Amino acid sequence: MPPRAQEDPTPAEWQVLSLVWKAGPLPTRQIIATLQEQTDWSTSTIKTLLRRLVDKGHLSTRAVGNSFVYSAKKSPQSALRRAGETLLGHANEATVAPLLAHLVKKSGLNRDELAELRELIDDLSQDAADEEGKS
Amino acid sequence: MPPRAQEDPTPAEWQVLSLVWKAGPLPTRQIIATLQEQTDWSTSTIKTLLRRLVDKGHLSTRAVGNSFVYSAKKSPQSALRRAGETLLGHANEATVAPLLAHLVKKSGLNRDELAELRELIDDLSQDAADEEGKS
DNA sequence: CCGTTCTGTCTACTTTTGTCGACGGGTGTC
DNA sequence: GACACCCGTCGACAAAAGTAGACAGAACGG
Repeated sequence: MPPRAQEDPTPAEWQVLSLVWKAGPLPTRQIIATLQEQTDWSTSTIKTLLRRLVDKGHLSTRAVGNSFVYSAKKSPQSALRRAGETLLGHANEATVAPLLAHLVKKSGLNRDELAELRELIDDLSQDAADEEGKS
Repeated sequence: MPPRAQEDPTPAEWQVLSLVWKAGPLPTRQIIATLQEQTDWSTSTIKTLLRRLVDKGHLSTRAVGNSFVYSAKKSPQSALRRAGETLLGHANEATVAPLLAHLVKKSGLNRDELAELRELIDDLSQDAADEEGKS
């Protein structure tokens, strides 16, 4: 399976990545401990995933004592955006809107975040109106 | 790689699936023709993808003449939602909002759709206010 | 010092996914 | 009827992803 934009993390890798994003730079020991609470992966498996993430450039390591501390190399945003765009790419005119609605509902944004999002939408509506009025 | 919630389509499969969603029930011949305009997959490859999608329950077939007509078995919505939820799952408090904003921006919704989304957000804001006010 | 423990590296094995070519049965056409 | 075409099914094979055991050296407790 040749082309798999090798920068995209695989499902299992996402899980590791998310943890590092969420909990900041972490030593191997801790990553393993935390992940083993959520999954039933063996120690080896996690180490392999970690190694592959480093290989793919998602994580970077810093030696501390006899072990490594992993930190995200790229911003979570960029990876999430990429993945998000891929998702949008799968939708079409008829399905985009419902999809967005679903995501917003499920996202659990708080009041402030919702307000901000609404502002964004207002701006976009304005643009859309200009666009559509023009043509 | 044992457990891959076998219902989730793989990248290559998504492409086939999207086509069927977009263009409604289609005969093999057409699917192949269309996909070969977008990719450089061989006929065999596409047939295999089609077969696997049927196996996984994403598409259903109906024999028409000496060939098959494929149609989506599940609504595009459900597959998109699943994928969307997976994506949300990768984000966290700090990254969800920016992600959503990005998606809305990229989604290219038109005026009406934006208006509808805005209404949804207003509703949610109301709920959030209740929630937060209560506790 | 010496065995125990922890850590990272290697190697390896199984499923999936990505891609196809080879076949075998219909159909249509001179 | 003989031959060229479509079509679907099989079988295959390489690369990627998932999962994990084995091993070597550093660090640690006694």
